[in-house]
Amino acid sequence: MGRWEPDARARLVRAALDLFSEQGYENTAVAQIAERAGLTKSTFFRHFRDKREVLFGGQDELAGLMTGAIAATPVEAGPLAAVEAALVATAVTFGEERLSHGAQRLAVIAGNDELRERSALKMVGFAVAMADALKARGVPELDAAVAAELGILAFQRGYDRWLEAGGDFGEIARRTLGDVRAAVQALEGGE
Amino acid sequence: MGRWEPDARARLVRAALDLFSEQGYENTAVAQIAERAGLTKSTFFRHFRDKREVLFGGQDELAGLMTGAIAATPVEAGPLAAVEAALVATAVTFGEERLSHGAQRLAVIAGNDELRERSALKMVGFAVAMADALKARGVPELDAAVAAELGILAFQRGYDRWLEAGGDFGEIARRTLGDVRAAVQALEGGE
DNA sequence: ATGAGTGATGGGACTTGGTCTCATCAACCG
DNA sequence: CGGTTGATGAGACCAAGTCCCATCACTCAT
Repeated sequence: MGRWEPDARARLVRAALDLFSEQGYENTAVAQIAERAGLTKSTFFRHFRDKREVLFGGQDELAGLMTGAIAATPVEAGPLAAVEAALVATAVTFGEERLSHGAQRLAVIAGNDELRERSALKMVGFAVAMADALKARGVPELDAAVAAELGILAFQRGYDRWLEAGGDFGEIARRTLGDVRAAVQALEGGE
Repeated sequence: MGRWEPDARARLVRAALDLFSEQGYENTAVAQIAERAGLTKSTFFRHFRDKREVLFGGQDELAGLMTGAIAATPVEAGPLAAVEAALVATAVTFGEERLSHGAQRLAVIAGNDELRERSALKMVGFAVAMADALKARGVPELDAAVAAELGILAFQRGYDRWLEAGGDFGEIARRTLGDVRAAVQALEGGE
């Protein structure tokens, strides 16, 4: 496998993130990102499906961790326990370097509709993956969908908390899912 | 307000839907849609922000109906009752002509990633709108988010049911939300 | 009526995202 | 040392989306 400067992909991500922060997403051309990374437009699109995707790498890996954890949880534990295991399983990818870039990345996404759109699709993807994994364990369809949706809600809020405070993502996710479950109880109890 | 052939916007929607069904979304150029509608590319983009949006018109109106219904529900009724009112309130827009085009529209969306993306964003928009309306009534933040998310889940599933079976959308939505609530109970009860 | 104003449309130049094809060049292998 | 492989460069090409200006239909005041 021939290679000149290593980590072309990582260099593209870094260049994109910096340029987006400096000048905004829409004011940055793909050719410019490639240039800063010492590459060309052709190479950019060989590494990423489109301009948005440079900010969403590694999300397939997350989905795999989630479904793997659900499959590995004993069936007796119940759907929400499996979902909790799924969230905790993703913690291995939440290291120091992700923490430092995460806030920058989230700010860029928040400022652009195209990116919020892509983000929403990724979350739907997670929810579908978890729901499918639950159904494979015999969880009824609707129950699986509800559990997965609550899990994604906790995942997103846990991620926000983690970006602000740092620490162990697994622990934060567990606690946030607990908060969500408490909110569900409050909803049904209060009527 | 000068006008030649009336309903330019509606003609564009119809032309787009037909062409997307015939040849697929990605094989259809905006110029082609405009041509079939007796208009030009310029005019298309004057009516729709982008190519995707031609399939998602009127969704702002839906959000308005939802938030209006939530605001009009007595606070004592509780968040989920308000969400139910929000779903029922959208029923006024689910008439015969929407039923006939709905399945066609949904098939087109399902077959294309860009469109699934846009759809996901619209659903997030509904959820945020409902959650904000609930918070304005004093519902705690997380409770509002959970209630809104469950409502959107019911809305989507109810919409699918309605497309298959027809009938009164309000009634279907009410029933579907009931199913979701039962699933929530099963999740928490079964552990 | 007639002419000015208004709002919707046409038309075309232009930028950029994204695809495709072909040439190139570094490393590896026999 | 020559051939293969895999990543890259280069450039043509198409369609989405923006911009600007001309035009045409309709309205309204004089």
